[in-house]
Amino acid sequence: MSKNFYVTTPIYYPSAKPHMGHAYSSIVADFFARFKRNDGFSVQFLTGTDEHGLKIQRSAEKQGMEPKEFCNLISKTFKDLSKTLNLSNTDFIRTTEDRHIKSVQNLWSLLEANGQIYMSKYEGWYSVSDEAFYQEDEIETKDNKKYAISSGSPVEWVEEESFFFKLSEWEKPLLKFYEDNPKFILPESRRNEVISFVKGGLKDLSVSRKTFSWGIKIPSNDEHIIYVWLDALTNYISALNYPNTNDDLYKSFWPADIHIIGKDILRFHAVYWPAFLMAAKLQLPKRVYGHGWILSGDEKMSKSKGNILDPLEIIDVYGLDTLRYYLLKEVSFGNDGNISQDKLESCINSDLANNYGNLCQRVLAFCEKNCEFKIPTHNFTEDDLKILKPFEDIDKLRNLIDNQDINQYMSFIIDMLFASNKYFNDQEPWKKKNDKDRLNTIVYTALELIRKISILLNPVIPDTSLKVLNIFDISKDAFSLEQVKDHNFLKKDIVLKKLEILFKKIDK
RNA sequence: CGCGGGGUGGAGCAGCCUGGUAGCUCGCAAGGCUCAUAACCUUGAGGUCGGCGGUUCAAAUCCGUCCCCCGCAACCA
Repeated sequence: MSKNFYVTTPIYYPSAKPHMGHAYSSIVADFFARFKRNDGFSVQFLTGTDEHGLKIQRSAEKQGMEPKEFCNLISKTFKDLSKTLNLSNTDFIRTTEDRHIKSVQNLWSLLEANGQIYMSKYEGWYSVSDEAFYQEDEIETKDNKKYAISSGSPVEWVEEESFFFKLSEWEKPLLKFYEDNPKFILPESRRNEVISFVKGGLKDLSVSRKTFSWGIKIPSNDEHIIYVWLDALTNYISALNYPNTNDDLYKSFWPADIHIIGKDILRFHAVYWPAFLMAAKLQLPKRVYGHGWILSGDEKMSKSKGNILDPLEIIDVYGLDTLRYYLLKEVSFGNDGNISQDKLESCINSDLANNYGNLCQRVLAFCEKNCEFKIPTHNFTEDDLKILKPFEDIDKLRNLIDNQDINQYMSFIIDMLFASNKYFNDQEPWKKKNDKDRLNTIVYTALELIRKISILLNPVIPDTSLKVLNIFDISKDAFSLEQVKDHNFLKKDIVLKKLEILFKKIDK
């Protein structure tokens, strides 16, 4: 059985600086990558930047820079973000890299050779300021001039020579593919959306532009550059050394296990991307997960509302792990979620400080005073085995993760945290000072609980969980999900290490 | 008839697909414990599950209809 796992984030369009949405996609993808790695998988985890297109070209011009120079600059802020978020990505791709350009041109030639591309004319009402084409019914006439109804901006009739991709031919095959692979698009509500979109009919897709130059040239015609989405989507295989399909990376990791994306770019990933791949006779990714948006309070974050929460600022004030924990636990994965300082603070206080942090603290302090700060002996009773039992079924957890049920996974952990605190409370080791054997066993069990929970929390809060595992002298690559099952993992007499306060409570 | 998401105790959410005692976290009240970051544990108060109608022995859950909120409307996670 192949123990390989390939997860991707979208490649980010660096026309503006990173925001919470970027952070969210990345953190979620990182969570899956880390979980799988802890479970013994060889993991390929890709993120990067999407650097072509008119917007970039213009932003660069505004700054008086060459596009490439401009991209170097902005791409770096995204690379920095992945460090700040403690992403465990194995690669960072830029669409301006040679390996990608080569890959896209190759895919293009393949599509052309397969008769999937033809030359025609793109025509329609075009708004320069919106950078968008409008249908006849989307424009209105005022004073003999045409305007887009939605934006009110003036439109002009534009005819442009363009290459088209025969997307319409793939309508039926796509529908069949969705049918045969009911979990290709998740969550289900998004899948329904896509299916009804495709059933509504697909038109051939314009896949080249000649009005601007910042992009990848079509091998057979250097007047045209390749449509940004055909360019961008290909990154997922460029990073595996496509077009060399005999390459080890490609053979091991394609098709991808999951593309993590935001719901706004679902169509490109769930319709165009599979169509391109089918047309090129390449394998399709196994899953596309379109998550929701992170709202600020109840509103969409926007500059005009001034309610933007900058991930970097939050991390600066509250720390990274708290943000990671919040986003993974508090947001119902697949739906829109929201974040506010107030909610983040209560989450830190109740879940992280009072529940997890305090559990570690009370058990260790007790162990220090009563067991010389060493792993004590143990002799389990029914009570102990009962509290440990839920950790035996890690297949259940694997299953949750394979279905991207992050929230159930988190609630298992939280249930166990409550149960552990209750266990320590109910066993009252402080009243067992004359029964050393029992006292030791209670402490041992509590330490085991902390160890198990910390391993489960590792994909969520990697730094903090490592601090805790460290007290048992368990280091970065020295633990696995499998070890969660083992109730006798901790070896007697190992001297524990001091643990600082994990999460300070925030005064509100 | 544009598309989608949502309306569940004070707040935030789960449950709805596969009908059958309404669940979780926070907050609040009372009690317990004292190992711990005034943390932890127990109990309790608080909901006619947006309105109306239907199906059913039984509906938050299925069907119909209406009201309200929020996004999106092809290149912004």
